[in-house]
Amino acid sequence: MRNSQAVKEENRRRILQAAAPLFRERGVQGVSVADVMQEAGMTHGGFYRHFADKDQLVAEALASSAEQRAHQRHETGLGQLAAYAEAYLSPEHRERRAEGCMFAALGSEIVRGSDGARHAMTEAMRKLVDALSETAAGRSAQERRRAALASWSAMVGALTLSRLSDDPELADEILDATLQSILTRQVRKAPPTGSAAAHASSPASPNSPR
Amino acid sequence: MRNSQAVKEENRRRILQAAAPLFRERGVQGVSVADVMQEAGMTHGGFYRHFADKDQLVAEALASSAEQRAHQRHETGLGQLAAYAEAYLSPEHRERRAEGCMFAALGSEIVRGSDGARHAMTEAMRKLVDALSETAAGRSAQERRRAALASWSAMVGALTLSRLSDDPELADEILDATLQSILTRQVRKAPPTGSAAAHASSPASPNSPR
DNA sequence: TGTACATCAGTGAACGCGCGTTCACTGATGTAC
DNA sequence: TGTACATCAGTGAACGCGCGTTCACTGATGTAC
Repeated sequence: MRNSQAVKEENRRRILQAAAPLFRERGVQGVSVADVMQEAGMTHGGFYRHFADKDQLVAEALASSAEQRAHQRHETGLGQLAAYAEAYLSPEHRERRAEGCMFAALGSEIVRGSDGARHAMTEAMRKLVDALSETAAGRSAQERRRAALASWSAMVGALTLSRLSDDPELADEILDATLQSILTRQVRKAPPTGSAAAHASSPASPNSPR
Repeated sequence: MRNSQAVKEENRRRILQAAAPLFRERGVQGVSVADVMQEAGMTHGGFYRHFADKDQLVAEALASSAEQRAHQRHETGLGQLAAYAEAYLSPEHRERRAEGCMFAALGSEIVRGSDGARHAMTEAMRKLVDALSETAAGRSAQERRRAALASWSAMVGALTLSRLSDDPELADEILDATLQSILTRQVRKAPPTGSAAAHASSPASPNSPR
């Protein structure tokens, strides 16, 4: 039962689409090739017509998922650092691992992963930091870039730690403190556009913005 | 060849001591029970005289390792937030995963781990945040706690991302930007003790302190 | 204090399972004429 | 446009390996008398 080339290409895309959320939800090592193929509506045997091995799937799934996110960010205006931080450091994002940030979901696992996976993550990182740098607060491009790097690192760390905590109160504290810290810094220095700061109406308030 | 109770207890300690660095270096899933037992100088069969299963080993190894670190911090003065951040966000710490922070090394993996492992991490987190809160900058205890939470989240995120990057330049940028951001905040608000701020001689400098 | 016996810490072989990967097979697709 | 044949996408069984865990065994240790 050979399929046409168009169907094959479509199936490949389905495999990649199925893989990324599974990896984020259960980890790369927690998801088998058979799991991914089943989620894509096929059996595991055909996998190797598309990919040389699991490592290649991981690298391509991460890269393709990151590319889609970049497009979404561009369209929904979540490239704005303050708005991005608010969405990122929300309990909703914490709860929805499968649809969430791949750095928080897979960071420490991919550090020990294949070169391809690390490279895909690095390139995604680069693009995201570049995008956030444009709306970060700071007088020079270098200052904005440093603010974007520091703020984003804080987001990834806070989300990971918030998910790790089995105490819901501490988990919320982590998100709140980090969001407040980022918003405060964003507002103190004049951002290049006014729209980002508009989200942080009272950044010094001890209550977390939701 | 039964061993005495004293030897048994000593062996148990050796197993825990061997496990923690291995887990940090290669991940929990990347280390087998046999690996740990070999590192401790025994064969794998005796493992179950000490632990019910691998999950229990993981939880206990993380808890015991965290406790040791807490003692070290207390003695070396690394409970000071600024000094802690400088050591934490150094290339040396990035390179030495086995001896480094367990949150950066295992964070995203333990999120999906056993309840025991998550609980051990949570308790370690709580103690570390409490310690850092004492020397964080801020006018009130709440402000200092929020500063400690935000700064520490940033450290964990930055170290993870720095390790993830296959581009050494980007990896260094992440550490530098995050360290500068933390030190700046520490100095802007007067810290409760002068010793912590003394480390940040010129926090606004674009060069990273080493 | 000495003796007899039960206990049990550690050994190393073995079990069972899941996973990544391979392979023979099928039949639709693409192509050469 | 039609026909004959080679290709190859996907199937599902099978392979081989590593891992967590179990188990029979050994002999030193602890204990009851």
